[in-house]
Amino acid sequence: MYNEGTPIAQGGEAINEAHGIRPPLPRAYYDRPTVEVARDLIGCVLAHASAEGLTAGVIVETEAYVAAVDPAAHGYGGPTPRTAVMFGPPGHAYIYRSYGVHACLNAVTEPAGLAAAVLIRAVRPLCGIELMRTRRGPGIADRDLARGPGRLCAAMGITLAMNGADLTGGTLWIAPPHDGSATGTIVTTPRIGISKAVTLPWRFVLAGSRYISGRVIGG
DNA sequence: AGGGCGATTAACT
DNA sequence: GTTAATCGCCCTC
Repeated sequence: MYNEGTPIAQGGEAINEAHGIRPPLPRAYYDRPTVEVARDLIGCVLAHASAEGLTAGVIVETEAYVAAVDPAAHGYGGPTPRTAVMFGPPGHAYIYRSYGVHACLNAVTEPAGLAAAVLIRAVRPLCGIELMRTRRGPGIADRDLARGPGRLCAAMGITLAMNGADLTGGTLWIAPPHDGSATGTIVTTPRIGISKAVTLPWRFVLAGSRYISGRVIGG
């Protein structure tokens, strides 16, 4: 049931079904400086076991947001009901509605009391590709299924109702890279789609990946 | 390939 | 009333 579609093999990688996905990263992983976590999450595997089936993908694009020093971050200027999860303990999902339309997923970082998180902006589909296509639309190319934070949540069935979910033990989790080896070169760029702190180099992408939002970088 | 624009909701000024 | 951590569609080059 979980083996829907053929996993995409790229660069010799091929992972099959849920068996290839490892247990969640521990809470201590997220209890670190946010920029460090954002960089380290490139190559890790985001997975969601829903009632409809399993979907998973390799994280290829992230951004760091640290409210204490970052006017572009939600939570800058103090907590609000929307951003409460960002001020909570690390290792939880902060999910917000973007432009009144899309859901976007963050992994909360740093100790409770500090509002910080990593926006997961894109994954390379790995498992449940046909389920992703069912959710996104029949004509969508594999490359476009989860390329962008809103598309990613749509493809993986991640909704606002899951805001606050524990990423270290549940149906939504992030696992270490499959083979533990280096995933490739990581490129640093300014963040996308913001109007404040526009030059801060806190976006991380996998060089050469065609599964990131925007143009392919390096490779 | 790349730019312009409407959609649609809630937080915030 | 305005803005927003976006996306898909339509247009022109």
